[in-house]
Amino acid sequence: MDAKTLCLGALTCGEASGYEIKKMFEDGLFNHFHQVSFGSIYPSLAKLCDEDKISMREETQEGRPDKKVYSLTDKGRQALRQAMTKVPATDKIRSEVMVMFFLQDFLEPDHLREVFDFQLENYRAMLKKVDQMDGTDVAREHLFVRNMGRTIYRSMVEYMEENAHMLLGKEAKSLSKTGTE
Amino acid sequence: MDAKTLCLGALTCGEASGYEIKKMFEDGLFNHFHQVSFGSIYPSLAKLCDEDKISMREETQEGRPDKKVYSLTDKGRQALRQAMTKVPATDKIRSEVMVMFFLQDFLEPDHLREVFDFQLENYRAMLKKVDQMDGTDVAREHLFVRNMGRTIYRSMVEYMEENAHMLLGKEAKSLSKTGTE
DNA sequence: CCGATATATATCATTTTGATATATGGAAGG
DNA sequence: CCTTCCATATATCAAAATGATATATATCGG
Repeated sequence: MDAKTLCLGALTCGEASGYEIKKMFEDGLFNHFHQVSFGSIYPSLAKLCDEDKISMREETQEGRPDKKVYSLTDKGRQALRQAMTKVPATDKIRSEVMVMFFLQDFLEPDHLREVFDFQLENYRAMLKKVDQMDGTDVAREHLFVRNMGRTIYRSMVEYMEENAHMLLGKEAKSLSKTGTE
Repeated sequence: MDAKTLCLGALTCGEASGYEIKKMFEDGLFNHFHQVSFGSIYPSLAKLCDEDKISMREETQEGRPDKKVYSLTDKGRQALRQAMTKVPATDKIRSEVMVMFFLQDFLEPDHLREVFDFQLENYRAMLKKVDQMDGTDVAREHLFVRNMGRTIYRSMVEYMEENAHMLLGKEAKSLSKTGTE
């Protein structure tokens, strides 16, 4: 799925700037199911504008830089519908932390624990974030994905809490559990 | 984490060819926690050889093409240890299927069901694969990662089976459930 | 007043992907 | 028997994406 399609997809939620689209992928509605970088977003938006798949409006703001607000056109909606007819690629995960766990014997014990805590804290934060955008502000059609994210994060937190001892030794469990509340 | 580090990491499990390293990331020990393509692997192996971090031995085979078998050197093990001191990047997921579920209103209902079945079947296959490489052939230091993978796949299959109706309508649940056994 | 952080856009070298080429042998199928 | 497909195996490369950096403004804390 190319960056252009992802931008079109993000704009189905309403008009947005490039910066706001990035935020959607970071901690907004897409919530970590896909990534795009600024280096992809800005050129994509320019190209989509050329192709009349989105329209642009410049918004002058006080106290912060002006922004370019983009919105889907009918042609863009049609292009998105077309892109959605494809067979999706299989999921791709890139987890450096998992690679490090896999190669645990090549890490200093202290660093392994740091990495473990970093990851667990990360999952807890994500879970919290998903839980917070509750009820009313999540559209009906996004609930399935939202809850799926919640399920992943919850089972990861549970797994890591229950199996910390496998990586860090027996006394580690109680330590990592203290961070729960 | 660059392709060179990933190749070094793969070779900690024993000598392997570029082709075999690819397979490790596809359905072997790394089991979908990270990806690398041939386009990254072969140049990486060449560079690592230049740097004396791995050594190469050509193996002539009958009935199939010759292969170049690589193994870690002490210098390579040291380089890997060095790479492991870094702070890992946060996990990155790229799921086209999740994007499609998110944009469900832009898919034909039949195609949405196809994509759903494709994904559920995928997760079931992965779960089966992880379950099959059981006990003896998984090293102690890889169990944590193996079981974490199992946990993810299991909760994803469960979630999708239980919530199929959210995406596909009420009568869909029984249909997707028939594929379980 | 200085540094850090957030908003906002843009560019670009480096890396990665995904496709393709090449080659061999076995299995399936017509 | 012949063709097509698949698995093994290496290699290359155009196109795409990333990650870093530059630029600019405003706020907040120390």
